[in-house]
Amino acid sequence: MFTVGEFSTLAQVSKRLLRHYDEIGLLKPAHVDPATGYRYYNATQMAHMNRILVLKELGLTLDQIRRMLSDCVSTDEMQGMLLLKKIEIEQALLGELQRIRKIEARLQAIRDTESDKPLDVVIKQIPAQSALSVRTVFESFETALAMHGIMRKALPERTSYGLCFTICHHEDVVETNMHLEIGRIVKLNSHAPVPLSDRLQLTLRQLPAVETMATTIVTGGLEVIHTGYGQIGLWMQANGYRLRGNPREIILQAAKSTHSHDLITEI
Amino acid sequence: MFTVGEFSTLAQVSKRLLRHYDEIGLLKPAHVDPATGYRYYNATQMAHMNRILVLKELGLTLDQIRRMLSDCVSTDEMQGMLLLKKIEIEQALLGELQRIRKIEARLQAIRDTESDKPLDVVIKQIPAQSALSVRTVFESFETALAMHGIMRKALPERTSYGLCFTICHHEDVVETNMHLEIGRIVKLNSHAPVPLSDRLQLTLRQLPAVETMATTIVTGGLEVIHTGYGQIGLWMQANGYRLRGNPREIILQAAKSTHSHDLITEI
DNA sequence: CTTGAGCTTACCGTTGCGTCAACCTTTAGG
DNA sequence: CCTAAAGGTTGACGCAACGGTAAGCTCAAG
Repeated sequence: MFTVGEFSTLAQVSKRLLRHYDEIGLLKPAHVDPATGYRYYNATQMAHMNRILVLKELGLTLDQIRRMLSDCVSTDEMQGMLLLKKIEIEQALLGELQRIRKIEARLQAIRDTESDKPLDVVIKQIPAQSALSVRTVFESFETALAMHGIMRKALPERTSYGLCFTICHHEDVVETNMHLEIGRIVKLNSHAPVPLSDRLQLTLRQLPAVETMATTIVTGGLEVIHTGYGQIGLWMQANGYRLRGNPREIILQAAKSTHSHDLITEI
Repeated sequence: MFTVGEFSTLAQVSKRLLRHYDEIGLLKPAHVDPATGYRYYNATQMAHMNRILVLKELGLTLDQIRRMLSDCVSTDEMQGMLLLKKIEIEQALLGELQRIRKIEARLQAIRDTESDKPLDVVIKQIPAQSALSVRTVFESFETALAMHGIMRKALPERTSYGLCFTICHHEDVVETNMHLEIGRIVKLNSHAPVPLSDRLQLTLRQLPAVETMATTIVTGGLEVIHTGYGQIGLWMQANGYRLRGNPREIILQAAKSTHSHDLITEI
């Protein structure tokens, strides 16, 4: 019989760990003096301890180890658990590889954009949303921006009206004749059309959900929005994504003076 | 300005996370109503949040992220931290690879030793120890075992006398003419020689420390000890270790009837 | 008998939030 | 105007696997 100290030096583990394993029922001492509470271990516990240490090294949690040891699991179950664990570790491994690639991409981005901080691209899931929107062709960015102002005035200030957005429906990058959809997210499920001019009116429609949307935030006027697109393009290239669906711009903070606004660009 | 709920849906994070980041000072809301305690975020915080999310994906801890954002760290420092992180992840990755190999080895071991449970081999560091020992040549395992009994009788029962051990000094695997050292670990630094017979006596010596020792536990009589050696051999082969130094056997539980005892075998 | 080493219980800290619980505020609708 | 529902707030506990520390009890040697 060994005391905790002896056992811990023999097994090369801390006494604290032995007490912990006793507490959680993973390795209970062979005998506990009821008067003093002293723990005493015997030689067979040493073998038990070794098994625990080995399984721990394999990456199993203490809970899994306890189940493997307490229930007399068959070798088949044992193999199943180990195979499962192996797959789990392989997944984690792939994740680490991803992270390394991302770090390298970020380092490269820092080197590229020396003074400027790199834009942060994050992927999100966008649920389906209701929106009041109008879809037409614009001559320039400025007219599109003006349409935002018109729309904002046409709708009263209500909490049920959310953020304003722009969706690009044109295929190529163009500077004129842009096929855009401009609108505002609403929380309601029904809404009468809102006239904006003699030709145009906002109508309710469902924005489809997007399972994977790369987003970044651009701060500044119209002239810097394209840098956001550029960043997202680079990011997609670096991380192996492809374009699928229409880019969206959501205006988080409206322009104070027909200039300088922050927006999220989503693709 | 957005409330926590709005901000959380926009950023695709939980409200709890926002509160947490506020608590730890990682992302404080732009404004907190002093009367109600309500938090309000603005659009620039959204950019801040995105940066946090990106750095989190890179594997940085929240503490590291806070330091990166609060202190206006230079791009050089930033790069340094990222490089450090990358190395760290690479280390972890190697560890995972090791684990996968170990799991595979274990699976193989299970398949090999169908009914029997595989022996658990763990690596330990052994510190230098004092020991009373005698070194000589034995004809058989039985005579060596008898020597253990003689030694045990020659020494009084004291707590300063520790476990009994055997060190194999012969080079090859032999069944006779074994060059063994038999002794007992002691906690003292000085001890007079103890005569065992007219020819032999126990003398104090230092057992050198071993930085890497593969150990396993064998339960049973003399006839199964060699299986332990076999297991350790297989294990070394599977995990890429090489023999360096003399094998040691430490008797954790003495034989009750000149048979059936548990021992740790160390190499 | 004393003294020091060794043992005990018990509680806090770590990391990054998820999950209640109890209790206020705001907003929309009747 | 009132009320209910939705949304906000501050705690507090829990998770995994122990490390570290403090106050107090036991044991073995001199």
